Amino acid sequence: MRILDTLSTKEQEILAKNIRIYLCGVTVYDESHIGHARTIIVFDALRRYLESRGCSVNFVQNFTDVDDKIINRANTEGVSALEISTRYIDHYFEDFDRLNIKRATTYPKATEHISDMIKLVQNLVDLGFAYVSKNGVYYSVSKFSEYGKLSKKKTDDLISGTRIGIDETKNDPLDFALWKFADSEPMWPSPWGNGRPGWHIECSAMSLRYLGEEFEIHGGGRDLIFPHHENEIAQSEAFTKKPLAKTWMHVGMVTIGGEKMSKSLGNIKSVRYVLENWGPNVIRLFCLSGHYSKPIDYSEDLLKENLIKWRQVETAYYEMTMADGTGDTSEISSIVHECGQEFDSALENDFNTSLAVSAFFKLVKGINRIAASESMTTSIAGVGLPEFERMSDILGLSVQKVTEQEKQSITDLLKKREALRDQKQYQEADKIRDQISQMNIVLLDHKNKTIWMKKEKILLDAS
RNA sequence: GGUGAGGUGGCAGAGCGGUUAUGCGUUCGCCUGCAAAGCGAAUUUUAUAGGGGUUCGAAUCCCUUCCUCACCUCCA
Repeated sequence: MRILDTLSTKEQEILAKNIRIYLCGVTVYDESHIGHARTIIVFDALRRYLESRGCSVNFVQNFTDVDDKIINRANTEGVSALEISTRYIDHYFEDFDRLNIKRATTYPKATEHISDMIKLVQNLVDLGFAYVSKNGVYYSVSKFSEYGKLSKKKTDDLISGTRIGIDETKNDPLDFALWKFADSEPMWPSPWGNGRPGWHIECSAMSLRYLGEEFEIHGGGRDLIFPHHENEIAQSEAFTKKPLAKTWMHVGMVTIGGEKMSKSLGNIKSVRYVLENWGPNVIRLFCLSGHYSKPIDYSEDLLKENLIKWRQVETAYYEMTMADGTGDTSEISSIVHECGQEFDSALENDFNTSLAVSAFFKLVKGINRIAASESMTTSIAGVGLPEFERMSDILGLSVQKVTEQEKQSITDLLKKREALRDQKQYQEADKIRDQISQMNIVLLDHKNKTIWMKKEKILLDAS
């Protein structure tokens, strides 16, 4: 497949069978929001797609668990930084498991790799790329001639554009901290004095440990291009003398009312909140319905639109699983063939999930069209369902399934309803339908049979 | 001020030199005892920010004007 590489601004062919991916995760000082979710959903889908093509994926996603914001929050609450980071890592897994994110191969934490970082900093000092100053150890940007290559910035422009007060303890305003001296917890001893790691060094150290040199894909939100990824490149490449990653992939921002969603602007929608109201599948559809590199604007209207689409997916699934009889499969075969090709070629071409999702919906519509014409059969479902499931697995969508027990009681109730309908006792029959709907089961009467579907309960469905 | 990405029908969103993207919405039908579920048809004035240009042909390439967003500080 081809991915547009941020560094070269050209499409890179991803050919390897073993793919190593490093995704910059979250700083665990508060609830995750829908912007974090988008990046993670995109990479989850990418990973699922690569695996479906037979690749083996080593997926590493870090947790930044030492940071000023964590410490501030700990101080405010009067608890330890560890308590804060542990709490939000727990919350992270609760939220993202619900979002049907496959667990990464490894979730390294910064605090568990302090010695790796110290070694890397020592190497950078030894190589002359870093120096010890009054407040810590700094990376000397001027020593790395390629600085700015990822974010397309010239160091002169960066200096003139500096918006914060110049730190006199640094040799150069562009230099950034590798190790910051500190005399309160959390802190660790180092050859230069007690302190804490700078933000960027963790990713250089941990990607090297878990993925080695020059791995296939490095990703994150677009807002990480500068300074975070630029600094990672400076650190890692000064040390290894090799490209940090073969391909850089950056996910666009989630905006709200056209403005970036962020804590500082106070316009965030937490993953918890959105999950509570819309459920995981609607969120995934929403996040995958545009190209990953472009921004998407959060709105309840758009979520609502995706909910309507999600209902069609659920219907298609149950129409197929509840089919019987045999029949001509030529129509479904050509739909499957066409949509399957469109789906794959969309993803091959810079992971265009927007097009892939629309191909998936062509399949869904096709299935529902056949069902509506009273010609869905087991043989047709036998052709449609595998492709339907292949696509939903890649997109990470998951229709609610029923337990055997539920199935039994639904079947019993349906028999009663059928009997009542035969006797034209519709009021009584509708009572049973209401009773069934309490179990989130929706009935669909076909000419000769009744289909039932377990639909995801979605809070804002009625609104 | 610098850098980057964009401006497509009521809305969302692909295409990136020549064929209806697609979806949602809306209207009218169909199916149904009814329906919370679906299906069909129609619909978006020349849909491609404005103005030039290249071309037999441009939403797609070039120039230009305007606008939006992001990054340049922590940020997914």
